[in-house]
This record gives sequence, C-alpha cells and structure tokens, in this order.
Amino acid sequence: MKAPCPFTGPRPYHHGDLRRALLDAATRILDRDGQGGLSLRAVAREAGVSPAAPYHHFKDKSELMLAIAEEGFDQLSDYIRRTTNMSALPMERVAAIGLAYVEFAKSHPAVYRVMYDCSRDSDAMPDKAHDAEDGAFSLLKRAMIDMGVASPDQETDLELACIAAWCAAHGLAEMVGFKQFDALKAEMGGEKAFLAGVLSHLGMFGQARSRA
Amino acid sequence: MKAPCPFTGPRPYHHGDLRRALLDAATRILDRDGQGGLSLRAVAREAGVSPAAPYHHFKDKSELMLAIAEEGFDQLSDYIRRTTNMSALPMERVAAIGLAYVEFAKSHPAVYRVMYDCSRDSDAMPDKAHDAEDGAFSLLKRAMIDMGVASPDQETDLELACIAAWCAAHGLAEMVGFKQFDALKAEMGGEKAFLAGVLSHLGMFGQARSRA
DNA sequence: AAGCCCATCTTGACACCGTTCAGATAAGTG
DNA sequence: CACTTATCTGAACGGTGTCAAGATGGGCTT
Repeated sequence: MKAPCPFTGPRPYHHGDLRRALLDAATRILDRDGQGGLSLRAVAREAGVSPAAPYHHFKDKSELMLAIAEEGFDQLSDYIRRTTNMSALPMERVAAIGLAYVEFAKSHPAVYRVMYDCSRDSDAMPDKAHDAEDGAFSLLKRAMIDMGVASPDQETDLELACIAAWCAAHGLAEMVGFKQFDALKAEMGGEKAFLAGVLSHLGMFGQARSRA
Repeated sequence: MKAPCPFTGPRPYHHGDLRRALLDAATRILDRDGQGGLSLRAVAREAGVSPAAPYHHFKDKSELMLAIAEEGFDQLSDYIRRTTNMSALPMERVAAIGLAYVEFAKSHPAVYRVMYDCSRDSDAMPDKAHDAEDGAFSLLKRAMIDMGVASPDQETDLELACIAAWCAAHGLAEMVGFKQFDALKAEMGGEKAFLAGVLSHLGMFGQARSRA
C-alpha cells in the first residue's frame, strides 16, 4: 500500500493512514473548538471521511480520546525534556519543570483536559500516562534527589515528594486560568509574576520566584 | 400553592418545587452514574417530568450544571467549616482543611468534577465559586495568618499562599483516585497514610503527617 | 497475470441527546 | 366567577455514538 493522497485528485478509497489523520484532526479540533466540539462525527468530517470510518481504527470514542491522551502525555514529556537544562542547579531545574508543565497545559488546554479525563475514567490510562510521562517524571525525580528533598534510599518518601509536586503543578495548571485571579494578576503586573508567586509557596518549587 | 406530591396518587400537574427536585435528581444521578450519565432528559426522567419541563427553571443545561456547582461549593464550604476545629493549632487547622477538601472531593467525585468544569467554562462561576467558598477560603486565610505564612499586611503574599494551598489541594483531590498510586498506597498501609504523606510534602500542609 | 480475500470505507438505520414551540393545565388575581 | 400567567406536555428538529450490511480495491495466492 503506497502512500497516496497529498491532494492528488479525490482521496483514494483507502486512506493510507487514517488513524494518524484522525488523531491530527482531533487535536486540531480540540485546539480550535475546545473539548465541547470534539465529536467522533466532527473528527471524521475534519478528516474528510464518513462518520463510521473511525470505528475501523478505534473501537470507541473513548478509545480515540485515550489515544489523544497518550500522545498528549508524550508531547508534555518532550516539552519538559526540551526546556529542562540538566546543568542548571537542582532547585532551578525543579522550578523549570513546574513552569514548563503549566505552560504546556495553558497552550493546549483542551488536550490537557482530555489527558486527565482519561486518566480518571480509564483503568488502562493511568499506567500508560505514567509510562509515557516516565521521561518527565524521572527528570523530576532526579532533580528532587539532587535538591536533597529525600535521599535515594528513601524510595517511598521520594516518590511521595514527586507526587506532591505533580499534584501541585496539576492543580495550578487547571486553576491558573480562573477569571477570579485576574485582578491579582494585574496587581502583580502579569501572569508570569503571579505564577512564580504561587509556585514559590509550594515547597519544592521554592526557587521559582527568582525566575520571575 | 400547597405542597403536594408525597406519593398521593399521580403527581399533580404543577410540581410544587420542580427546581429543587431537578437539582436533587441531578446530584442523585451524578452520585449514581457519574458525570457521563448526566443528561437533561435523564434528570427530567428521574424527577418524573417531561423532557422540556426543566427549561422553565433553567435556560440551559449549562445553567443547571452551574446551579449544581454552586450548591456543591456551598456544601464543600459547610463540610470544611464543620470539620475545622477553630481552637486547634494553626498548622493542624490548615492540615485539617486540606484533608476535608480532599475527602469531600472523594465522596462526591462527579459533583466535584462539575464544580470545576463550570469554574473553567463559565465566566460567572468563578466569582460565584469564590463567594460561595468564601467561608472556607477565609478559614484558610485565618489559619495561614496564624501559622505565620504571611503577615496580614502583606495581603498579596497571603493571597498567593492561600491560592497555592488551594491549587495543591485541588490537584491532590483530582489525582488521589488514580490507579497507578494503588501499589504505593498498599505499601504504605492505606490511602490515609498516602494522603498524609503527600500533604506533608506540600509546604503549608506540613503538619498533616502527624494526623495519619 | 488472474482471481480471490479481507481490511477498509460508505450508506443507512437506531436510540439518545439538547432545544424549541404550540398547546394543555391549573394556580393565583380581579 | 372569568381571566391572566406560570408551569408542564407532546411533538418535532438537528446532532450525536454506534452498529449492520454492502461497496471498494490493495495484496496475496496461484
């Protein structure tokens, strides 16, 4: 099956890689219309295909969303990896990870929502999320160890510290857009300062303030 | 209009207080079937009324959910108020607030979801949420001041500290149910210990560990 | 090269959803 | 009592997830 398509006349009956096209269409819709605009039919429409076509690649709508979520966690991992300078001080590294996390959530809000909706609803997703985020999670772990939050032999406590950081970042990522903080943000002279201020109160992100 | 109904023959044509009944039906559905089972028609069915009836009390489905969210924030506030011992030490008070917050979210997961979905989507909700939660939020503020996190004259910093605590609690509340933490919970001998452990790493909740 | 197989895609249908609108009902008002 | 008005019903519209049956054509066997 050779790769067909790129705008050469009418799309061939067999698409080539519809699965990929559907996932792209879905994230495009999410970024454009938000979570409310994400319907299987809309995705099929956006990909230029009949409403039943997706069922040959995903058993369910929830399975499509799961695939989106997996890719989202991969991208998040990549983004954090890219923006984390391994030669920086441990504290700055942790702060940078937290900021990168929130920035990602802010730049793809709907995708981020889908990621955590799936993590909550699906039994399979949490493990996948953990796997996919393993890159980012281990970066965090390393930085936490270097920071002296917990020694490597206190594995349980270290894990707890990382989970705490993760929870804090997630909470902040979800709430940073709340309108009721607008006044405070303005008073502080921008969202960046607000973000740094909040992070500075969250134990492990204490160094964030110096980056404002 | 006398109060009718309680199982005396067929329900009278005019319900009496359908708005109340719809909200009750909605929360019942949320607790029973989760967020996915919440449709306007299902709510109407549960209340024993035609699909179009709710439109005389809510202009929209989103307005119904908004009302549910408002009641949720009220209940959350009440719960935190009830479980906060004002004569306890400030640190213990903060820790108790955090635990109560997470416990509420765990006991009404679907309602909690609706609460924050509305806070994100609606322009009106965030203010309402803040107002409704003012009781709980001011409890937190007081405890934070007593704890010495920030002096009352550093109003901005105090606000930031409270927001940080709120974010952390929200993140934990959303993630505490993740399956991927099950192993760690078991290893620690229960979810309570896990919760206390995570909270102990989140700055302002440092005292939580002593309550495990 | 011919022919078959089967993954892929389409068409059409079903039940359910949010929403609207015309009409039925009954509660309150004069 | 008559009349107004809020409340509720019934039927209808377009959109959704999902499924079964049929059309299509790429790749394998021969």
